[in-house]
Amino acid sequence: MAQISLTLPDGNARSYDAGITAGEVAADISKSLGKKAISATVGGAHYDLAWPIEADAEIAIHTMQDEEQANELVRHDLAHIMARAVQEIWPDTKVTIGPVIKDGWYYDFDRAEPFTPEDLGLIEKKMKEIINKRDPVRTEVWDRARAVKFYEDNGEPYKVELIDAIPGDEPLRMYWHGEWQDLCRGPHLQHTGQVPGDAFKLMSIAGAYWRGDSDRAMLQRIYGVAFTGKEKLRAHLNMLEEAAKRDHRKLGREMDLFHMQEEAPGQIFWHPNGWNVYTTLQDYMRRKQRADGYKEVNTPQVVDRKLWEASGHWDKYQEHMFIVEVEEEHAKEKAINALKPMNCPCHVQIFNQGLKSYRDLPLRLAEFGSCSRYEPSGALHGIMRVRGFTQDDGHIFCTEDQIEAECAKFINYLAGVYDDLGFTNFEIKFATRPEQRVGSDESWDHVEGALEAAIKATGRDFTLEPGDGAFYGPKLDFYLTDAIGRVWQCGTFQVDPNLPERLGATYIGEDGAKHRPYMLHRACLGSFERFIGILIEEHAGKLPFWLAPRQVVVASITSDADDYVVEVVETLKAAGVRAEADMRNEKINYKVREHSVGKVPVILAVGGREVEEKTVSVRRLGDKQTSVQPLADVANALGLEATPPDLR
RNA sequence: GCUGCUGUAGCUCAGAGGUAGAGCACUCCCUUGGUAAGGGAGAGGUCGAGAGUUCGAUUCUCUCCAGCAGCACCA
Repeated sequence: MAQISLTLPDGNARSYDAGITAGEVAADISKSLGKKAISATVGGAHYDLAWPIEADAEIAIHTMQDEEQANELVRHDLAHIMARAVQEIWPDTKVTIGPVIKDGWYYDFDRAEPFTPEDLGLIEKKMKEIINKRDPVRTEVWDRARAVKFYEDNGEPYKVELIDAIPGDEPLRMYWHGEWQDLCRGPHLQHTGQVPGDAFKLMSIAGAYWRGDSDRAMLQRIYGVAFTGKEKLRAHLNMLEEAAKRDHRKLGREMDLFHMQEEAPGQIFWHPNGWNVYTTLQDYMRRKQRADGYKEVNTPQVVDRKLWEASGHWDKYQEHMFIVEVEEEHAKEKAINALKPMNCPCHVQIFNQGLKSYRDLPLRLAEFGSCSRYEPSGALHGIMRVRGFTQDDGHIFCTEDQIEAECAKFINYLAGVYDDLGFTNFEIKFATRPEQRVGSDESWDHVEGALEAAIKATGRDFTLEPGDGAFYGPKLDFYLTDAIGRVWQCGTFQVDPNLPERLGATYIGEDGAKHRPYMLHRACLGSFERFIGILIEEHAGKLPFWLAPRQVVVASITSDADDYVVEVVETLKAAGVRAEADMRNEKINYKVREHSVGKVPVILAVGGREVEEKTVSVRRLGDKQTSVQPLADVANALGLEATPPDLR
């Protein structure tokens, strides 16, 4: 029997017969480790304790204390236990796949009857029974033909299809939790009783397409969350509750920012408070982009289909466009227009007016461009995914050699804006050439190289998304996260040689000949709507003072202070602060509560003492403490705070 | 768009085959109260829209619309 050498984390090497399992190694190290072991990392791979080890490797034995591995195993075993429970309760259910995801797992089932919320309780109960049985987990490696036969005989067509989709011809790993069987890569725990029975919860039922393909069957997906202990589960559920309080739809109502109604799905009625945030942000962006070398433009909303045909959008996105037909009495044919779904073709029209010289490049055009897209009904989400929105759009016309510098310039611009708005963490994804594309490999090499060099020059991390670029060029996407961890694309930077080509954009080069410019599509916030949604959730409604729609409420404690309240409000307004008076016949407690719920950052209470001393009692949102300060000082300080960061 | 769920007062929700209720918000009165809800009275609803079953529908059935969760989509 061949010998292999296994190196432990402490550097010690041990010699074993090839084919020994990690479970046996753990038991050999110590009896207690043998009992506590749940899995191992062998040569960098996560190993089941029952798998044989055939070659020299570094090995680390894991116990429930190793959060990462323990969570993976617990969640993965729960996926199997849940599938078993479902099939025990409803034997006609077909199983498909059940992977581990962030905080838990899901499993997709095919069953004629829909699962109900009450069913979740039944399934949970059955799962706990299975856990209490401490059924052994067993694994074997089968050849394909045997596995296919097995699933055909058991009436599990999805499993047969999965096997067909696994490339190559290697044998397959089979797992049993008790008598219940599943095709699975593993690893798993050793028996069902190792799963903490009080640290998981089934969360929701939803539809999901088989293999993520909308042309195929709709399955029923059950989501669960699981942790290694019940305290961690509780903390997670708590976090979700807190996150729900930050939902921009809820805060939008509480702060009286906007509303939506069914006559205009996916479009926003901005209330005075919300529009104040919007315009304050827009004014800020206008100054920022002007300072960064952009020229602001504005283009039409309703544009003849001819332009969309020329740009290629009519062909590809017609069903996502709002079509406007105009029938004029004397017209030979009725005009068919579309509300613009994007601004780029219009910007090319501006570029195309008059001859452009290489001396004009890079030409940076910016527009707060209102766009309308007929998004699928199921995609709509508060103000984050809407049908009517305004991009902080911009297009840079430049030469190939200017791309890298423009990209670096844009990333710095974006980082500065995000920083001012309270986001220091954002994710950059670099999407490169897809299979279906236009342009030469040489040109792709050059452009991708330019983007990569530009990001690297900023020293920021990025993740590579190979094949995710647009058909015409690579792109960078910038992502922010909402209250419950959903990730939203905000900024973008895309290199496009295609649209200038289609719409005939040219410039006169140094050589006197016409050349084709590159077009860089870029947006920093993405859309004001989505960005404000994220801003609300990120700050839990406590917007930075300069952005807060209602900055200060001056509240009287007794009506004797009313005149002074007016004086304080006027003083603050003169200092550039959005201040309002609250002289209602209500107790100060009541006023403080109401304006706190409304997320007003500063409440100034004034009563007899303040009138006497020309002071105000300052209370900041979220603080329990108040402090009495001279009015002049407070007006000064708040005036500064009310100034947008780029003007301080 | 797909699967499932939901739709009752401005908001949060209760209710039942015999034409509707609470709390908060709103209006008025009393109260002048020192930092997250003082007291009283009043007003407010085509029970998402349409059709069907029924003596009678807001309640049951169907269709549509919108919202929520997830999937698919996101130029």
